[in-house]
Amino acid sequence: MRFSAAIEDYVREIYALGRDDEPVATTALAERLEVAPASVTGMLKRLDSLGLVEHKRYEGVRLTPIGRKVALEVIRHHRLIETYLAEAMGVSWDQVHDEAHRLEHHISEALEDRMAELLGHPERDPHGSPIPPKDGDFVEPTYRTLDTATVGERLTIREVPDEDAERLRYFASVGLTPDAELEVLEVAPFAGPITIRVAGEQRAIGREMAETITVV
Amino acid sequence: MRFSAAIEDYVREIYALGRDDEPVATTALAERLEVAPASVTGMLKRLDSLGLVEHKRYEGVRLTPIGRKVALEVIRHHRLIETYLAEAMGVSWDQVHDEAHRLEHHISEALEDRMAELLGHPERDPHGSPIPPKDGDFVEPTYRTLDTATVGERLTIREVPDEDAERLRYFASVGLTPDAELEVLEVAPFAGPITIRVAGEQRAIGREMAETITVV
DNA sequence: CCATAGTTTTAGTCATGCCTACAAATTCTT
DNA sequence: AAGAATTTGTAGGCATGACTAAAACTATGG
Repeated sequence: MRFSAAIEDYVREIYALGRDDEPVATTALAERLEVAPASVTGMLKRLDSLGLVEHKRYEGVRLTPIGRKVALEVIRHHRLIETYLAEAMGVSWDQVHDEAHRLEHHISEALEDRMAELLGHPERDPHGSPIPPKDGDFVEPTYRTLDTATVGERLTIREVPDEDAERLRYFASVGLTPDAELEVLEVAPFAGPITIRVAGEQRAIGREMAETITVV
Repeated sequence: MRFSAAIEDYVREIYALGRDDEPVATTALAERLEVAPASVTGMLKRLDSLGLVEHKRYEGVRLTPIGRKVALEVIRHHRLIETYLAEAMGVSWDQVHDEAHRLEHHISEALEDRMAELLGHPERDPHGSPIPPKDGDFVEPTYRTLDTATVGERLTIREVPDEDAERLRYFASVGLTPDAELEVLEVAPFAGPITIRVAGEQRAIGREMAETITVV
């Protein structure tokens, strides 16, 4: 079944926000999608009638198994396209997100398969996020985030967030890329910065930014 | 300036149908776009107010210079994507049209440039059609069609139509591809078939099909 | 238990892009 | 030149997906 780009975006965000198995709030969705809350309510009604979500008035929304499947397909499209753009076309990693976001809704299954084949069926995208397999069963692993680190730990970066191009250019410039290894030198109190050594250099990372980086 | 997919499709078809510098009829557009004539009238009003076309009631429609520029951009997108899919990704030539048609409206200028670069700035797409250059000036050459051939001529195929996948598979199977050379063996009267030798084999081509193949 | 803050839904509007039904204009035929 | 046939336009509708304004609900503190 094919859905509109808007529907696919809603379902993807509901999936992303509902990872903790809690129902997703209308306002949270509205913020992430940058639309008015009233618009979200309207769309949730449609999604419900399409069988993609279960929406209980004033309580929030949850994906149905079908909605979950659609979400994973969209995410697979997105991450495969990002990977293809970066690996096969040499597009820099701070630009692939926007491009993938536009193309993901309009690529055929056949072309997606071809891309996966050409890439050797990659398991992670340029930002370290896992690419869901074509058949349904997939549990997105959840990792610690860098802000939970304690002094002396040696960690490996798993994922960095892919949405913000400027932030990605910064990450690249200081060597904060997936699989990079780092050592925690100092953790300032009161939600202060975390000082790490990465690629031989010492860097101070703000707490908020550290929360967006997952490590293992 | 970015326009909607629908607008880009209209402008492209107006360009294609208006190649002879005649104004384009509403009904002709409706047929090509597979929408109702009344829908075309409505859209032509919008295109006119956007400055893309000049629409005179009951007389037809013509692209403005801006409309022409938009049309050429869309065609460039389409043909570059087709070429990329075929050359770089190994997608068979009967499938590239549909895929390109969906993607052409959602690709960024930057990615288009990257594709052109990776392909070495190709001049023709897999079906032999010229790819308009990035800057405006471009006069699409018009060639003879195969149905004008006379017995004994030796011709080279320029372009085959890209829309119909089944027809393309047939063309490929008998060696009717761009730059293929052929010899005209017989031209049956009363709009009958044309018999040619191509790739060492003798083939009879219906007149209607011959009209869609350009040669030089 | 009630006032209030914050969240969510309802109601009404708008633009896009398509449709059908029918009316008007133009062109073709005789 | 009149009537027929074709083309084109107008009017009114519908689905999608967004908006604002205002009402309704939930949660919380006093």
